[in-house]
Amino acid sequence: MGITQTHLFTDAQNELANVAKALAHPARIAIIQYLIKTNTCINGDLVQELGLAQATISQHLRELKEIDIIQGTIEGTKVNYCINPEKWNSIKSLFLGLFDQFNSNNSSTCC
Amino acid sequence: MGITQTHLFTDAQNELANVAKALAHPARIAIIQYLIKTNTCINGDLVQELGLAQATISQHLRELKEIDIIQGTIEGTKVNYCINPEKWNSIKSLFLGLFDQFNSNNSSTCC
DNA sequence: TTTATTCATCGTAATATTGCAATATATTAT
DNA sequence: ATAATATATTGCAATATTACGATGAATAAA
Repeated sequence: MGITQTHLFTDAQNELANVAKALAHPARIAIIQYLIKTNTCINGDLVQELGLAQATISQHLRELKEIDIIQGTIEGTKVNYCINPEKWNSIKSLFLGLFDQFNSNNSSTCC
Repeated sequence: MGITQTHLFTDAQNELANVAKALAHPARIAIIQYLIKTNTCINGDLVQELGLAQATISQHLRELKEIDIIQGTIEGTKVNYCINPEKWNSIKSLFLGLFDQFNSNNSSTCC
């Protein structure tokens, strides 16, 4: 019926899926990489850089802010965005936790 | 207008977003983790394990197969699914490549 | 050949996402 | 107070995703 049955899964599975969803758009990857490169930037910079409309960039920023991987601080009429280092590391650990569950040396017993 | 503007982004950005999208559902995370635990399983096992309909599981398996993170080998009426170790490692590297772009020691210059 | 088993695909309904114009809000400059 | 600047929000259309029943295809067992 079109609605994800989150109750069937663990909190960890739902959280990992949620973070993956936030990364599941090239504009949001591009925003993150631009933030890494420039350390901080404003909405308008991203409109210039990516070529999407202001409203669209704002929406993508909101989704990234929602999982707390970026943060924004108001400065006059502008909002400076940057990576949230603590959350960045915790999300990194979340993915490493998944990737390290599989031992590729075991590949002999694969199908 | 509702269609992702992939032409605005690099191949690497589109690919990373694509892989993230495949991981962006708790059922697919659960399938991957079950495959890691059991090494190999069939569609029916996952129907039992996850409590989603057979057609739904089949669809999720297809999406995982599409990015090649799992593979299926036919055995009679059954299909044995397992992790693709090579692709697993390349996807792991893809994410590490993103996560290592950000140096969290630099957090002093954050916004 | 008939029946059972297993899985993929099709069709459909419900819901979510993407993108943008228009508008609202809030601060700064004149 | 007015105008300019920067961003968020709203509303809408197009598209994508999620979920499942029903059906089809392919193999195995009777």
